[in-house]
Amino acid sequence: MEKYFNNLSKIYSLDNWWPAASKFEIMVGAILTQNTSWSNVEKAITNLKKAMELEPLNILNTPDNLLETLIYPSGYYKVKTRRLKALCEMMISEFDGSEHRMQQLPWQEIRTTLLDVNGIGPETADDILLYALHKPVFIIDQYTRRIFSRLGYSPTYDSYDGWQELFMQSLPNDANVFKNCHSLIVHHAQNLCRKIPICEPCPLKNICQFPNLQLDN
DNA sequence: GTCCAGGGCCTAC
DNA sequence: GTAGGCCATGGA
Repeated sequence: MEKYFNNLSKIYSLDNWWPAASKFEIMVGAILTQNTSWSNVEKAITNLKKAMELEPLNILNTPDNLLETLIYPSGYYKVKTRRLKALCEMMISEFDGSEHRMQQLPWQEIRTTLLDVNGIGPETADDILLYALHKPVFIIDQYTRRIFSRLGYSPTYDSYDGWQELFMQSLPNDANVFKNCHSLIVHHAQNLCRKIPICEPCPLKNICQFPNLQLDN
């Protein structure tokens, strides 16, 4: 597994893969990017930052219809308005609106609190834990499952938690490693396997055993 | 016109 | 417990 990532890192240089000015901006992005391309999310975040300083209380104080207009480009704007406000309510009630206070707790505890928020599932919670709070948690997305099941990996349980356990037991317990590996997977899946369905020669050679990897289901 | 993206919830069986 | 429908814009 580590060799796979080493090879990926020789191909791609990832500089600031999740760009954001603050921890809270990453949390907002994690919700907005649900099943949505990042280019659309960027438009929504730009709108939000023009309209307000990005803080939980400011989002909560924004009328729903205005918030919907601001995040409109990211799609699902009604559900995401609800989800953003649910996140902000939790931030304020549990952590007094302070990401710093949130970060003090063990990640397992934060994860439970995040999963309690309507609209935050395991992937979004782990996005927040890893990228916003720098906690050593590996993010499992569809790309990861597809690529690694084709590479012959299979977790004990074919579930989010099963895949997560596999990666967290196989890689060094280090948030920077997890960030790099996750972003390399997504970058590879998007830029190479998707845009060039048949990559010849496959830049991963023997490591990536699927030179014609396509992101079919 | 079709496909799908840096998911998750709800409902029905 | 799980399969299927639903939420929605924008780029390829």
